[in-house]
Amino acid sequence: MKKITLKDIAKYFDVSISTVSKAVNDSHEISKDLKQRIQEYAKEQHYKPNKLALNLLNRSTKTIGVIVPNILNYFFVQVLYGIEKVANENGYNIISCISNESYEKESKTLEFLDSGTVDGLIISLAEETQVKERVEGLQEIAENQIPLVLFDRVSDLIACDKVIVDDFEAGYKTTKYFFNIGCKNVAFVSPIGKSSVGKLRHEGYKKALEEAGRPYDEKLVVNFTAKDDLDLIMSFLLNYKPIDGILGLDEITAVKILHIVKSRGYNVPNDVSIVGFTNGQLSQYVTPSLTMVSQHGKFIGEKAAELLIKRIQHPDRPFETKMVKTSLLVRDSTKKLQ
Amino acid sequence: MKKITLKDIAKYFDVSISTVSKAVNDSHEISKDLKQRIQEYAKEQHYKPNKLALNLLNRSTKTIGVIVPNILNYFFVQVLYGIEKVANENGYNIISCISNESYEKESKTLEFLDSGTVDGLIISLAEETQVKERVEGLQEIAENQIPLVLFDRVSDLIACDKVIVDDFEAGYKTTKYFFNIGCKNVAFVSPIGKSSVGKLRHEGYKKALEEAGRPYDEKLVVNFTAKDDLDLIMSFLLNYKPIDGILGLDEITAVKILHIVKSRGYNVPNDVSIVGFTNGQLSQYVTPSLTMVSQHGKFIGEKAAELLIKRIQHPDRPFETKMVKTSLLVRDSTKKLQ
DNA sequence: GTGAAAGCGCTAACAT
DNA sequence: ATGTTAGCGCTTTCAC
Repeated sequence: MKKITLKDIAKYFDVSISTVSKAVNDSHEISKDLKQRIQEYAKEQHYKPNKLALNLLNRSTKTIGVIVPNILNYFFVQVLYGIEKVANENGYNIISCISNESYEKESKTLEFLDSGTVDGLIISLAEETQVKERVEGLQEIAENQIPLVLFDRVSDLIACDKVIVDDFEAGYKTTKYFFNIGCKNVAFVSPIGKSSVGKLRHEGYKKALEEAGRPYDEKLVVNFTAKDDLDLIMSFLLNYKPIDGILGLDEITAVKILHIVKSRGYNVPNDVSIVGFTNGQLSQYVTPSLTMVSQHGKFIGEKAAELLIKRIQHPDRPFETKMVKTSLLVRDSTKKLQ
Repeated sequence: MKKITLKDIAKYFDVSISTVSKAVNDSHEISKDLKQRIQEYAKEQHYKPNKLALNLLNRSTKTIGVIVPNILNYFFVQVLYGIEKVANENGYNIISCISNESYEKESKTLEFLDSGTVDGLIISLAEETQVKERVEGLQEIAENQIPLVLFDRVSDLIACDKVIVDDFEAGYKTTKYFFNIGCKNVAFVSPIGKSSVGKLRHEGYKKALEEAGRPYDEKLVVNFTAKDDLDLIMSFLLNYKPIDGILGLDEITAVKILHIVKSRGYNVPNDVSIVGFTNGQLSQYVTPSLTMVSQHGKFIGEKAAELLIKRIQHPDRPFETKMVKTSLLVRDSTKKLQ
């Protein structure tokens, strides 16, 4: 049961550890015969070099750590796929962790990953971290320790490579789209009101209103959290004004909104048009299928991994920020363009 | 930028490494004054003990590795949560990896996790691994190396602790339920036909047919893979016989089936009743909401983590297999019981 | 062809 | 109160 080491093998053959090391690594320095016997025995005993020792020796683990806030959000799953793809292509493994939007969980994970376990880090900030701007830990890491790439939920206070979505434009264009299809009262419903991403989309929403010469009505802007009763909130919203457009800031929110709106007797899209964010699995299979803003998660993941690997190889490059544009996938939850 | 070590600090203060070690660990052996100066300097320089070195020393990493086949399946996400909960409660971190149903990916991940990186492993087999019965690697690991718990997709060939779902009973009871609500022709649609889980449910399905005195019609049993066109397959199925009940073996399959059946003009549940597996996010928000078999993923995860931790502490306990029962969550995609 | 020694970063037992 | 030594498992000079 106990793991076998070079030392054990050396004792068994009554040779030195370094001889065994060379033998298992198939060095030409060792005689064919001894080499073969050692290799056979090693296989028999299931010898595996201890990675910990090797990593310590190489001061590298060929592993990159990833922290995402929420694995139930399909966007992050897509990003993960993208990261993994590029990482594997470059001989890196990834270890993915979930912060669950919690600052504490994020810090603990960071503590774990930092200090030798990984060669680099790719992170999207937990909402709590963004809200409280508690980024000292990450600043330190970025400045003094290991290569770091931030994506999607980033912070200006941290100097590092970043991959971000053009969320301002996304909010702006989507709102404009509502107007184009004839909507008058467009609500903005956000489960991530306090994250950078939510704020930027909100700014875009405001700009579109302004440009269209429509008043900004803060009652049409709803921020809610997991604890809130979305049903109740939507009820207020729908009774407040004849809403005919709703923008939901993630996929599950859009799906829930659709469900609630339908169950209150509205027709989607004739009475109310709905657009969500993230082109995931749910949105295509609900009825009607949802029009969504795709952030190209996989692409973002690929870019983030590329940036990180470049940084690992050239620690002194200037920092880069990559901006990724969104696309609107028009389906059946929005009225047709005339 | 370079990481600072005890050695560096020792040099700076012109003391020995062990003195520094004791100082940063707040040992009483060190004089107040020196201790304080060292600690200050360490903080200033962002000293962090190298985990690799510590783990090597302790021959333990307080980390457990998890490999799941598919992160898009909500069941596995739930299991992950359960594992993480118990792991954290016991001072363990988890690192979760995805095999993507591929044997090769699973092996590579295993290779990485094995050999010192984790103290134990929790795995649900990739379908390819189950189909081909390529479990030698895992056998070795279980027998000679690190504690292993298998869940859901297990193999009889591997001697270790296991947590399994009573899939036979689930298939049996669910099929019986279809009969109870008056269905005559119940189809069985599986994206995991070759996994142990799919097979057991299928056995249960057969037993229910038998008990009800109905003939087994293999044309009503459909196995498909990601490459197949489910639309086409369902089309054949629906034209073949007046199907009035469909059992889909995972959540996304059930949702897709619902979508296809509806779009062909059938009423759900009046014409066709549908039941799926896994109580996830999608099934409640489609229309009509889907009746689902819950496997209690989180509970399974908790049990798996408990078993693993017990095994780590007592390597010589006899192996255990925990069987978890499913429950049927009746919603609107099935006809009501009379 | 084989082995001794040093070292990766750290701790702990044992001097001094 | 501080330092020395040994060792975790491994590789890599450098001797022999």
